[in-house]
Amino acid sequence: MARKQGSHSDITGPKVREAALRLIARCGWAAVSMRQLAAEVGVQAGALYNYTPDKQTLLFDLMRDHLVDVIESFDKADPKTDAQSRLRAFVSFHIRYHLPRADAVFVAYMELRNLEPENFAAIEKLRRAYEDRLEAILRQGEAEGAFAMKDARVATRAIIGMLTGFFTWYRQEGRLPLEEVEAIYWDLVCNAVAR
Amino acid sequence: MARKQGSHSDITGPKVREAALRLIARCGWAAVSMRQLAAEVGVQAGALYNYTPDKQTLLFDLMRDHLVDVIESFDKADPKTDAQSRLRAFVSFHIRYHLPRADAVFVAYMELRNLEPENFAAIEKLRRAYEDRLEAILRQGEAEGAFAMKDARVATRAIIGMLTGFFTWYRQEGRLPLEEVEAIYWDLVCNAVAR
DNA sequence: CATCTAACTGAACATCTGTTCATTTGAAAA
DNA sequence: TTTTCAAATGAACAGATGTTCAGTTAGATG
Repeated sequence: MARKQGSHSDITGPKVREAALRLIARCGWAAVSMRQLAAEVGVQAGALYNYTPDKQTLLFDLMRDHLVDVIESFDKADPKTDAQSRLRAFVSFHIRYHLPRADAVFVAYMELRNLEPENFAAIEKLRRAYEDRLEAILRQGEAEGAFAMKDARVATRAIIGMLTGFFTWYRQEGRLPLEEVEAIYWDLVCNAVAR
Repeated sequence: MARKQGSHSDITGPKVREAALRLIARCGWAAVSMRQLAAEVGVQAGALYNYTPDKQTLLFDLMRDHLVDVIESFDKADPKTDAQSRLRAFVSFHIRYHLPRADAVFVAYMELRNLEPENFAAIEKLRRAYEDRLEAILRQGEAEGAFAMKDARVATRAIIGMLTGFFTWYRQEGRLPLEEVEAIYWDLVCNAVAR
């Protein structure tokens, strides 16, 4: 039997990506076999090759699509006013955008070493582009006299690390509601760089 | 041929652990085969089973030994005086202790999902024990009136995340010497929690 | 209705996987 | 020198791996 009812490319394609994100985030790319992934989708392994040329490209596409989305979404969320407001927006965006995409965040951070060199370079470029947004905000803040720090580039990395670590421990059903955790992180970030 | 010249358990054992840390950090535990590891050590795959009962236990032992070392070493480095001095010592220790052990840090951080449940629980307990050291310092600082933050537990995680992110980008040959980067991080941490 | 073709199956491919174990080796102890 | 045995080898196991492809199916098209 082939092509079950309602099973088209438009349905199976997204299913493949979702299942891949879920499984790779949980088990790691190397530990997930194409047969496992196929079973999760509900097809045979061979059918996956209608949706990706190979396993490596599947990983790369997942990471690239995620990062491109992150950057585009932030550029829309960026108020582009004073540095303080922009930094506040960045912290809020980073937490709120990534939270419902925890699998993609996990994959994009943890699977870098499984990318072939040219794919790695492309992903690093995108990651750097996102970091550069934050760095630009910090530098604007320095210019405005609102922020003071020893080194904007290192501060950028420190803040990104701090915000990203968030996803390794936050659980919806935990002690604190999201609004509160967001406020706590904003407090820490703001104090760290404020003049 | 067996037992090459100068090849004893005391030599091969450490070699296995070093090679395992190096390979797992670079490629991921799931992606490293016992034959690859054996080749790196310079023995056949079967010989590895003189040093570990199985691949899973090898991973667990590497992570546990690392974390036990971290905790013991910090307890020695902790001045146990005022919170400000202790926090300064924590930041310095975290950066300086982990830097020459980048492979172990990477493995202990990235391979959690490849641990079987009971092993995972044991490692999480150790990680938590380390984080608790920092939390205790922050709470002492609050009690002394030296620090002020909205939530000590969240601040603990934020600071750990910030400091650990350091190892994902710092390179010995980079723009800034270690002393300077350490000072920058201290500045950020200190401002984030200072009253 | 018959036809077309995107989407899928299932078998096959060579190679790799973790682990076991009877066997061999050679440095140190007697 | 002979004995001993820790520390290796290398073959074998059953099953998994990514990927290919000729063949099958069923929904859309004419």
